[in-house]
Amino acid sequence: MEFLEKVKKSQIFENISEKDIRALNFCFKTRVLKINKGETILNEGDPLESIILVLSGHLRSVMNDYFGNTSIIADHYTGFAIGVEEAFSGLTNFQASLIAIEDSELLLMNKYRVIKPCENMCPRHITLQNNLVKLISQKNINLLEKFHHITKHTTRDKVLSYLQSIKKKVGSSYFDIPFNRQELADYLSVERSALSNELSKMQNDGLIEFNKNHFHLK
Amino acid sequence: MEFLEKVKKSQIFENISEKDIRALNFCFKTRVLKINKGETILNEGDPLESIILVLSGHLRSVMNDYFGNTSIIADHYTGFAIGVEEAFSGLTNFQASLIAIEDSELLLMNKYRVIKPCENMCPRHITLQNNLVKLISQKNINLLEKFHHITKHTTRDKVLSYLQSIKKKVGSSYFDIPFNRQELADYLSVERSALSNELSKMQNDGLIEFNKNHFHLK
DNA sequence: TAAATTACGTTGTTTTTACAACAAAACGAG
DNA sequence: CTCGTTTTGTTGTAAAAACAACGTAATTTA
Repeated sequence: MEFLEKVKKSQIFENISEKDIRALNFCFKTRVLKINKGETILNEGDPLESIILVLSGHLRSVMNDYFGNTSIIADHYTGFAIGVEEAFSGLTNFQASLIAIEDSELLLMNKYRVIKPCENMCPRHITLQNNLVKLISQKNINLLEKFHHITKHTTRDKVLSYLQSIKKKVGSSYFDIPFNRQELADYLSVERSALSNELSKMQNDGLIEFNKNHFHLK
Repeated sequence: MEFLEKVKKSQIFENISEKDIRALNFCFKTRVLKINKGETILNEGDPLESIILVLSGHLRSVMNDYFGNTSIIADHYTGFAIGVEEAFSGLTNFQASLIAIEDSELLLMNKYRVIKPCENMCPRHITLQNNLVKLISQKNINLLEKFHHITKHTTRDKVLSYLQSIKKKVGSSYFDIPFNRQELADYLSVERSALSNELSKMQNDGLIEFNKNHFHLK
């Protein structure tokens, strides 16, 4: 189990001993999957029998409309879990498309084993359950934060809302954002050139300064 | 405890005996709060020490921007719980404003008692934890569904995406929607008159028929 | 029932966005 | 370094949305 170290560091196995993790891994029938950058792991509406733990790399949930517009829903980095909400709410199909932004290693767990723990509620299962609640809660908060941005009616307001949230998170007026232009446009559900245009106007108006992914919000 | 019947029917106390509910209610230091239609229970950013269970009535989470535009995030009906994600993710402030759409009765529970159950993990706490995971998961799925609608780039696409989801849920081309025009506009993050206008165009184009809240999606 | 209020559709104007097309800059692979 | 590819900014035009204003219908309340 070379991946055990990675599993130990993940949020959902926090406070669970190595011995118990081994036991749970057996119980959950886990298996490791390696995927390459650019690959699609799931398409919108695909059935999902597993809960996916990101051992390394970078995945992304996106939604596409029939004109090819992409919307970035969330990014999943090392230690994050995917498909937990679907598993617990009884939804059999994944709501978005799941793609690999970087080469990644995934740990797949049988979702039925995770949501229906063994009869004798052992402490490790309880701890896991606890970790899962926290994880889903966090995901929920992240989604809510995104609502703050994309419910705004103009591109400028969306951008300002987004940049202000990063500024607050980082604690400085100077920061890098984790998206390139196209990705930021997809995250805020606007058109790329319109976004570039608006960013330039905002710079002319003295609201911001930027260079590539580095921003200064005044 | 006249409200016990209502508590018993709520999702988060599912599969918990009346006796255990009484015990939990004591443990959680619950109290009942009655509020009138139109009242604001929480403003965006307010600290929230409680988990709120809707015993009766109808609440709504909204976000407002500085120009007074309102965005409807989610509706909370009888049996639903509010503030669970914030409690479990350690967020001390509520992300949205919480308003009463109808006269409502709320059960307030001390959030620390809920998230940090007594040392000896009694079965009722475990069941509650289980119910909470399901609840948050469901909320999460609901938010994701809303993303399908509001990430679309035009009002028409937003409306179609929304109506199709209702149609699918109801299982019929004829259905009522739970919003008036202003509310639908706020839910989809568009302007009311622009929405009315687009609905008329869609009717002229033969895509839909509607009368007040009753729609026929062809 | 009358009066007031709210909800809805409509229209015209202004602002904003999407879309397409292109040029410059940055980046990467050979 | 060079060539090809990707990213970004820019511009013009067409489409769409926001906004304001108003008339009418529906609903509420006195």
